[in-house]
Amino acid sequence: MKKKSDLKISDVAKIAGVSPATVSKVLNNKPGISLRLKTKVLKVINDSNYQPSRLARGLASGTTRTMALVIKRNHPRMMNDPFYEEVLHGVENEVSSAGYNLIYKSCEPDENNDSEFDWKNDFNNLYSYIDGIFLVGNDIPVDLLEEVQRRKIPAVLVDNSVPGFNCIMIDNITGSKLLTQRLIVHGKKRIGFIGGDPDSISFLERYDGFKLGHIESSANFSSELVIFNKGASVDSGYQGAKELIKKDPTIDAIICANDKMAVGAIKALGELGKRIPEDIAVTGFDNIEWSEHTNPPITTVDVPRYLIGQLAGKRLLEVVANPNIPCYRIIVPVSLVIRQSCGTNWPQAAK
Amino acid sequence: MKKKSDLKISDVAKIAGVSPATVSKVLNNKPGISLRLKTKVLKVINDSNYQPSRLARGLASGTTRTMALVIKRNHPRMMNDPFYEEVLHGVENEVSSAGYNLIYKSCEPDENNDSEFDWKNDFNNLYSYIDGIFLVGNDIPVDLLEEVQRRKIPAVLVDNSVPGFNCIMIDNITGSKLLTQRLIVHGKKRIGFIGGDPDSISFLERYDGFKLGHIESSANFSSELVIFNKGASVDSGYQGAKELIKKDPTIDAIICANDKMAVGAIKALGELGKRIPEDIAVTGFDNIEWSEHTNPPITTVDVPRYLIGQLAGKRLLEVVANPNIPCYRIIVPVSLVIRQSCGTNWPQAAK
DNA sequence: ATAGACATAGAAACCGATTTCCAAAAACGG
DNA sequence: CCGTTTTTGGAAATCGGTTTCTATGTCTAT
Repeated sequence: MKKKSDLKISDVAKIAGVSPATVSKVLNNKPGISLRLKTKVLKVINDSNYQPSRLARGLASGTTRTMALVIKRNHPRMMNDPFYEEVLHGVENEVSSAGYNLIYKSCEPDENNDSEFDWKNDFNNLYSYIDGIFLVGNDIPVDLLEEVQRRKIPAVLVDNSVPGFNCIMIDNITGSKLLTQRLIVHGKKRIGFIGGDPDSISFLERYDGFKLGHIESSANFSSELVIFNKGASVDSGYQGAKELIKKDPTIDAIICANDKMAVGAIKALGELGKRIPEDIAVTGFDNIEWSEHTNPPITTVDVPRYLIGQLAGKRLLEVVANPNIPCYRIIVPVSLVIRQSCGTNWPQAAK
Repeated sequence: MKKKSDLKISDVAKIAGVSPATVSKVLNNKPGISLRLKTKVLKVINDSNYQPSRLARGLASGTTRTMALVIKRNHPRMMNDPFYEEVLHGVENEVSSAGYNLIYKSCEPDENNDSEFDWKNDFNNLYSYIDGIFLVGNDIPVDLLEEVQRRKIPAVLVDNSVPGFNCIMIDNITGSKLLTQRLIVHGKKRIGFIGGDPDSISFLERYDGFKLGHIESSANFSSELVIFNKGASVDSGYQGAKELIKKDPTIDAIICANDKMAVGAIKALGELGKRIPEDIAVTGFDNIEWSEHTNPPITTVDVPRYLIGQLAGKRLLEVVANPNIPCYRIIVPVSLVIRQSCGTNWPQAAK
């Protein structure tokens, strides 16, 4: 079952009339080779289109030039939110241009009992294979985090925040705060909040921003108008909005923790005969493509997903190159996207 | 820079009191080991939590237990269509449970001249690393295809169809044909078609289905009502619909080659004062989540994306295990999803 | 009891690189 | 011109497995 590689280092050495050791040193820019030999060897390498075997290289040097990106998936159908897809793309681009390969891996502890063992086994397989790991999302299993830390695998968490790890986070708080303040400044008195899944760090931070927005605008904030329900889907928003209106028909704005829930909320409010934004303002978060095409288009917060991936990539490369640098969190700024769902006629807020 | 692996095969051998060769044979289920020794060695392996190094294994055996999945990306922001994300997930699940790792790789020849060399170099790096490759989408560069074939790397094309390769394709023709016939049966006389990007094999097949639907229903089909424009976005549909109405105001249905264009078409028609479906029926293709929440919800064709990924995974595993089996195309069936945008009151078509 | 067939375990070569370390050559200084 | 230091190139060990091939030990048949 041997795969015959076109050319190996000893062949190149023979052609160039030098030893394999010399070729290796040239390949890796190691000192101690005269310019004369170096150019000679380089010429042979170029002419022969030689590619060193990553496997052999990894085995000998202890570094694989490969990273892994892990996402937890709960169901066969992925979340339609393209968030992680763009992050993935950003990460891949970044590590790829540094000469690394990226292994994509999903961990999804099924409901059956024995499967947990399965994915752990899977990961044991992985560890000997990678130089670093991206852990994406805030639902990465704790035991995976511990394992990574125990094995001292360079790691970067994306869209998650855990002490002791390098993290890339969105500035959820500021985004949500700005949104809230903007609504308050423009006269909204009773603002509801639909938060989605309370297990999500991002959603909780968006809730924090909601509270801060009230406080900094010296508005009183009542936690009665806050709903956290399972999921973060269109339906969560739909149900949430109906519930809020039932609780308090005088509500004049709803902040949703993501755009999909805003879509659902708009649908529900439409059915209840409310006009948006005249009767009720609605906002979202994430700026997915969809939010631009609803009726009315949704005011939301843009999240630079691709950039997040790039930053995560850069960061992990740094950590791999220097495993002992202290870790920190990177908070990526977001920006408001004002559309009609919160009232068009308002002046654009200063940035 | 050595990574000290917790345990190596020689350690296991020493503990078990056998030779490394024996341990290797046990690991790989090779014949010629007595049951007594086998169980003894297995016990040591389990107790010690030993994991063989993939690198060393790959180097010695010539098989890496790693596959690559390649997608071409044209811009930093990915297509929001979650199509490929779900396919990716299906593929990963399938190969992962067979013990393979999956490398995710995007190839995007930038506009600058030297970059083409860059990605080719990237791929040279890859070839020595993988047992097989998935090529996803119909815009994979021809020279990449040729390179893969020349090197005899086991490959499966997804959502693409090229002679000489194993392919997984959606049954675009049937889906589009059923949609067309349904419209005709229910009295639509002048049906327009918005086709998106004519470089896409999928879109061309959907157009073929559109033509076949007319022919098999003995309706006359006029190519004047067919528009192919660059892109396949909401805006393509928007522009396309306006153009079609301008060409022929009596048009009574528009078939869009995907859901996003249908969203755009609905928007345009709304602006023109047309009622959907009373004045004009609109249909899409793909059944993205969005299509369920438009007003009216879009009649479309469901594409089993996750399944496609799984099938691709299975197929490549087969090919890797037996490189000389003849190649063929797999056509994955699709199903109509009838919603209001084509008229609710119609009876559901037989499947 | 013994020759021949067969099953089993391990020694050693190998996969394709990197890295250490030593010897030869070149450069240098007086 | 010779001894000393510095450069330079390569031989050999190594990374952690797999695989071949041989030397045993075991089993059967006569």
